Amino acid sequence: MTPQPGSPGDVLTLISTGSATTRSDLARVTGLARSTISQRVDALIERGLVEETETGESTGGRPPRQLRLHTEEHAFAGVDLGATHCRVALMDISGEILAACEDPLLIGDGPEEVLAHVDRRLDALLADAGRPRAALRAIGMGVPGPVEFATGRPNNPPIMPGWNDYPIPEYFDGPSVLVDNDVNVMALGEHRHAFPGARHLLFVKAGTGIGCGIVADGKLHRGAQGSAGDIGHIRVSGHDDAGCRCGNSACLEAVAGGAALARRLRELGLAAESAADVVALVQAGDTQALRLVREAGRLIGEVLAGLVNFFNPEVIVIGGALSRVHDHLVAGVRETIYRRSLPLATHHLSITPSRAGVDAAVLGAGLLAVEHYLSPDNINRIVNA
Amino acid sequence: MTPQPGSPGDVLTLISTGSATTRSDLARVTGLARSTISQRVDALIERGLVEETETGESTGGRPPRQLRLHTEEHAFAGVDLGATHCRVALMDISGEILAACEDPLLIGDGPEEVLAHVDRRLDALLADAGRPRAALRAIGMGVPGPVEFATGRPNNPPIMPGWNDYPIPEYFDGPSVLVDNDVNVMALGEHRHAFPGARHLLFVKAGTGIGCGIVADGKLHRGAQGSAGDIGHIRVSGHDDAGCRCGNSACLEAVAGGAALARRLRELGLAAESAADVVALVQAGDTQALRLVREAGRLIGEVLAGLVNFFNPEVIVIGGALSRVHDHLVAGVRETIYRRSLPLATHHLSITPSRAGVDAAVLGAGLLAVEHYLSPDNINRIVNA
DNA sequence: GATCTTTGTTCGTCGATCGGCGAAAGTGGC
DNA sequence: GCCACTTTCGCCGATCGACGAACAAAGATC
Repeated sequence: MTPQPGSPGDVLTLISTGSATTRSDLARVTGLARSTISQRVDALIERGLVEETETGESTGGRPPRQLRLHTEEHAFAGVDLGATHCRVALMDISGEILAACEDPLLIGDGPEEVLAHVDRRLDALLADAGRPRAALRAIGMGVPGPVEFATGRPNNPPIMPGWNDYPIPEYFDGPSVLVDNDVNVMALGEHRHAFPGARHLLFVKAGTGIGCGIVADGKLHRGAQGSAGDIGHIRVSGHDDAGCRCGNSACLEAVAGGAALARRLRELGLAAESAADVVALVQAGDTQALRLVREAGRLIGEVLAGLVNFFNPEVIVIGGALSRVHDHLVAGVRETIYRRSLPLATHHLSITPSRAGVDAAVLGAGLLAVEHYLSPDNINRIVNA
Repeated sequence: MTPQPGSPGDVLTLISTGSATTRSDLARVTGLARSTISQRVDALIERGLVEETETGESTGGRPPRQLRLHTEEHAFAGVDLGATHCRVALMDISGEILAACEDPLLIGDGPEEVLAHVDRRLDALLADAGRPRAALRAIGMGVPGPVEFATGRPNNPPIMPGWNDYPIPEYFDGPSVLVDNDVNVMALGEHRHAFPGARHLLFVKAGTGIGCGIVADGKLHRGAQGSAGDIGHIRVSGHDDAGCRCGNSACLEAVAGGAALARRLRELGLAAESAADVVALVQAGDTQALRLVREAGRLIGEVLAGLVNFFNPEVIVIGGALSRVHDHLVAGVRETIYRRSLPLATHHLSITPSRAGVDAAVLGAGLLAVEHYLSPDNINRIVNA
């Protein structure tokens, strides 16, 4: 008896990851008897977790019946709360987005108001997708500040007044609610969507501020206090005159964040209030703005060069508002990383702009919910109930 | 049936970690029937993996028979290869060191000669401990350079001429051999010995060069190419004139490594060739040397401050040759980290000198071997054989 | 259309686990 | 000192679940 990979939850994991799509596949992969697999699959079908599709290709004998996740009956939500927007997506159990919406919304309005808005949007999206509220199994949410993941409570978030220690999961009645930092869920979304095979990945969000989500060994690394990835206040060389809101100087965010770039453009006499304005100027062909973005890429690259040596990831993804001009930003990042990091660490490293784009956060948040629901422990609990 | 934590390997894990020390404990923790537990334990005793000790304290009824790892019959080795030394320790299955030795040895003599030396020392230590060679189940080894852990082959190590791609495990016939970077095994040793409860730990080795071992979620993080933790070539501010052997300038190692400190002391007219000489000068009360060490601590702290924001560890351990003057080094490190890192990340962070000292590497290497042997998969294989 | 191959189900067998029972080995009250 | 009580632990019949052989299904091959 080897370490038995045979519980219903494990079987479902194999189906959901596509490692095995038929009963015989499952028998081969798990080493269990075909009859045992049939029994497990029957239980999963009975619970509405798996469905049979058309029979597949024959390989010389009876064609197998394909199995896949039963995508009706269940629904999951991914919520992306930003400082000034709220994006909500409804997805099925396979991670496919069924419907999504985005509205301007001030996080500073406080949890009651913001979560009520989310709740209304969830109802609307569920109606669009033709699923009852009861089908909603779990909600994943990314918020712009540090969170104690285990409890879903924001931990002294600087830009979320009124949210400190607010127990977000308790607001929703029924589904499991998982709350994490927005950069973490973006990293997860990008990993699952574009680089599912990568073991170690960094996702850098360059917007008003600068943050980083860490996927280590395929899982999110949140750190001891859930504050891992906060690279915006790492010191960069040669900018000791640049003061930062954190009280120190020469922080990455203070020289390469969207707010800092806008400020420097204003000093040059241009109209720029936010990261979006900087992007607009670059897209309009302004050479000053372009130069600043490229220089910001180099500065971000300087910090990342150190982190590449330290963490040795396989992939670095650049996302966030500034990445809309990613050609210039990523060029600066690449330039510095390849110059300053060790060859062994950069040899198989790819550095790319985000592929999931604006959906990265809702996708990652939703997948956090789906993966929680599909975890072997949870499935075994459901099947044995 | 919940995710069954019931295989013999799992039972042994509970015994070895001290989570359960009696049969009834095991039944309570695993949820298995007492009779099943007895059967598992009998199998483990029969294989010589577990032994019964004196009966324990009664809690009002029949006193339980204590169980623990059977420390005779098995032996494990931890090998610490440095540039100029070789330390070997023999330990039992509980991680207790039975015997140890250290000799000067040049790694540059090449694998055949060095490993032959290790082999002779192993025989001597086994004889000391009164155990037959056949009792040696596994060997862990730390080497001063990057290693492909899965195969045990050094990967272009700069200071190990003749070792590139040499398949170290094949040299030893019989026991499993696990080879890793020396800093990684030191991190593991320190974690298991002094901070077994910490989830995330960084071990910094400050010697001739500067490296870092990473324990993430209780396990070593090696990175995509096994080069994670190479912090010696991260850039520090304000030292652009300091050239480094890697071809860049302002590398941490080039300004705060033992070799760099020795060079700067020579420029001041003092006799210092190595990190050990720097330590000797500090211990002799030389104020110039002391000032340099403290400044080195600040520079290391600057790099670590960034890594604390990024990785958010619970513990940072400072080890290596320079840590013999750890009062001064650690003071510099603390000073900068608490100034430059985010409060949330430093609030529960402890920064301490190494507690395992010179044994950190052999301890970690040996534990790598023991933990490999005690892994549930391996134990199940042994019991079912 | 007969045979072969592969898939999936049914059902009897067998091994492993469970849990009750009783013996062992202590504690504590009287 | 004796007896009731508690807890540990081995034994053994009852039960549960996985296995695999036999069979049915469904298409490929000739």
